[in-house]
Amino acid sequence: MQPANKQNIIAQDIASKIHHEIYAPKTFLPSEHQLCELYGTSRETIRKALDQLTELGLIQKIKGRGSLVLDIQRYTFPISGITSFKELNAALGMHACTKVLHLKKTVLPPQLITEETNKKQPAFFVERLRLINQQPAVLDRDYLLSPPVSTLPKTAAADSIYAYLEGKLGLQISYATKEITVEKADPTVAKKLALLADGLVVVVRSHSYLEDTTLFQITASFHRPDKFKFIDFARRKKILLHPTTAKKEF
Amino acid sequence: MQPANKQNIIAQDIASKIHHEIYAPKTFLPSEHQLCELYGTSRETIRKALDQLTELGLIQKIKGRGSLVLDIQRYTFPISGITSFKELNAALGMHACTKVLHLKKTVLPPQLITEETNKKQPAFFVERLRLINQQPAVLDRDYLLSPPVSTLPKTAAADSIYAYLEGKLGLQISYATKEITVEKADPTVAKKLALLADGLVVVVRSHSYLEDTTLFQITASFHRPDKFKFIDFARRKKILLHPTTAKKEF
DNA sequence: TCTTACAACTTGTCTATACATCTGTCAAAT
DNA sequence: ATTTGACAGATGTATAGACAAGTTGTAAGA
Repeated sequence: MQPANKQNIIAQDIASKIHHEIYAPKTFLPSEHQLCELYGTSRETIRKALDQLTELGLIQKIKGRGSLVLDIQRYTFPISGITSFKELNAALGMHACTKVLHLKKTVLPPQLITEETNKKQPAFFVERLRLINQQPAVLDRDYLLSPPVSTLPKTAAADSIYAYLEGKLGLQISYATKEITVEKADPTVAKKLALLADGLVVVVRSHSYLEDTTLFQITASFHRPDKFKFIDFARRKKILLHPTTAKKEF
Repeated sequence: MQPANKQNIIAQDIASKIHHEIYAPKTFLPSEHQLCELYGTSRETIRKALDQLTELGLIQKIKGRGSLVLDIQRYTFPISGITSFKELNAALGMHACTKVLHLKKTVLPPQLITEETNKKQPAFFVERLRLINQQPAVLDRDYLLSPPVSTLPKTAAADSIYAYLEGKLGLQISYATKEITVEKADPTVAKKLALLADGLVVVVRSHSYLEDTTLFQITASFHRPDKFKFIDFARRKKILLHPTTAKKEF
């Protein structure tokens, strides 16, 4: 799935050791020089591996001292900048299941047509209901653009669409934009999520792209407010994008 | 504020040129070799600058072709992994103001005491109401831990606390964890935000840390649901943190 | 005409080295 | 007892070079 170069292998290995508390929170990793000898690589390669862990929030580098293992795994672990169910984190191993309500080949509806899609863009439409402890928690409505998504069997939709796209179709998923809002639930959505009429629902809209910047997925995810939780780890960015703008904190 | 090393200057410069469409969306940046000559640096330095832009979502690197300028600035620009007002983006230059409701030195309330704080942790408590077009939009309740925050004048609270901490006190803000949920509004919150009784409110709780991993701020931010919007750009992470866990998409 | 092979260019990865800067320690000087 | 300074060890930054691997256009070949 991911290129098996040295820096990734090292990052994966250290991440795993942090996860298993071989490197415990609030302790320092071996120094970069020691890691060089440990893995038999140059210092830059070690540093690129550590950069990945820093970005993920697993460690914090402190100049002159070392790389400190952070104690925020409970926050950052199951996710990585994604929306998830409230219980999905705590409830690893809980009874969660996915019910595929619809799956058909169609074209993108007019309101989703933009300059980055064709006029009559073919797509697979998938509607899925996520249940946790038999309770409806999330309703996903996905359009998977075709091309690049050539086929989409129902079994893949019930399991993990991403695993299918990456594993079977060999697509390389790269990045996504997400937008979270709270809106009044549409009656069809309210019914499927067992919400009160006129109830509020959390909506996560996202566009997902491949490595060659091809748009391949447009999703709206409707979450029951009481089941919704979004966890994020953010580093303060150095680049000022709007120097003239009143800076928002973080 | 940020170290003025070559890679940051170059990243800042290219980001600025992208912003002003000197490098337009859907076009390629000059090649790394050309950028080397342009800035008179080595290729690794250029690459580290480009890595920053990649992480921010300004460009996408494509092997064998070049660095493509992405067309998602409208999404990613005013933010960078932060929560913001719904209008704050569109409403740059709109009439937004901050009213400081409270500012006092106190100790951290019991429910916020954790193993990473002292038992009787002194802190500044600040309560601020953010108004947009004279409408209450967000209520912020901040505890700024003292130490490391030695002083906090009211003028700083009305302006930007972060600018004060970084500029005047010389603190180096590094990272934060955030958690977004939707909850029933407490009566005191509902009143200040002019919500319906028993209405829902979006709550963003965050812990913010300095570069030496000192916790310095605990915040709860209450957003009117109809004014709330969170925008995010996320890259697919390579590191598998829970290999045994059902992978969540992204 | 079509296909293949290659050259030129791109980014990706890794190495080795050098020097700057910060932290902590410890010994010497005050 | 306190301060100062030297030093070792840590991360931060920059450089130069080498080779791998992907993309594109072109020229040679069938």
